[in-house]
Amino acid sequence: MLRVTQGSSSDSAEDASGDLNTPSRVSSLRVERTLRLLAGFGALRRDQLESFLLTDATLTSGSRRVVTHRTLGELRERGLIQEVALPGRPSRASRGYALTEAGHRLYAARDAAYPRRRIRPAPSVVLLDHAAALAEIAIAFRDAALAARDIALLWECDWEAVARIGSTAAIPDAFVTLERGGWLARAFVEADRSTEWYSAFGNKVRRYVELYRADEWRAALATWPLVLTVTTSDAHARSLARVAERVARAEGGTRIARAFRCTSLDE
DNA sequence: AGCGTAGCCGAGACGAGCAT
DNA sequence: ATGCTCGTCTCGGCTACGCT
Repeated sequence: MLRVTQGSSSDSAEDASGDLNTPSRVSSLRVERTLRLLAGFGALRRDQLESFLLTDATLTSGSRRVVTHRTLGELRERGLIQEVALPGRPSRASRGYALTEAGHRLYAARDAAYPRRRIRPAPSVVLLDHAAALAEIAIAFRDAALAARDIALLWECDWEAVARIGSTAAIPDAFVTLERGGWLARAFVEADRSTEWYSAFGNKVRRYVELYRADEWRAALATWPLVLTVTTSDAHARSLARVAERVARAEGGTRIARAFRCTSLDE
């Protein structure tokens, strides 16, 4: 989904092919990447998409905007994406983009692991808000890895994470792998918009404990990853941390309780 | 409430670079 | 020479915001 390799700032190259290889006035690679990003995150704002697509491009801000817009226009012309209104701020900046049903189907045709439940005409408001938040977290990880220069980052979306751990006991929003000089860190990532009841968050913690106990993850992961919940404020992060600690300790013991970490994007 | 200003967005025009 | 792709510049429309 998103990759930063050590010593470089470019994302992994992906071959453009199939239906997206028809002649167009924009790079088919960017069209392909946009389709994949929208499939992975569910929806993105234009500025987020621009950040993903043009990580290392030495373009002026105006050119980046135009290039991104052309890519979106290309996909819109083909009926693969739709404009959606992101909840919260009633302004032009709150516009987002998501796949249409045709876009979902095209992507599903080239990624066998893509969940069929994702194929729907329009995303829900809750999904859109959550998608934008998750993209912010991914961009923060990406920027931190680029700034460090010696950190390799691999960001996998939810269905990629499920495929990796071989269980649906808990479905993380994303799975992130960080590598620096032989040191490896992995984490399940959960995006929290401070709209979730603590009881619902507690249930989520229980599902992770259940996943931990089921042992299926051991085939793919030598050690249990962190479970990192990223929320909107430090105060809410502290509250969630208390809930996670209490629930995980009660249901799974001290060892698993230590794996739960909560933070905010401000940190 | 009405007005002016700043900033953002989408779109079109244009030119540079490249392949044929 | 021609056509194509891509980056830059610019303009009109729109919204947010501050001031009166």
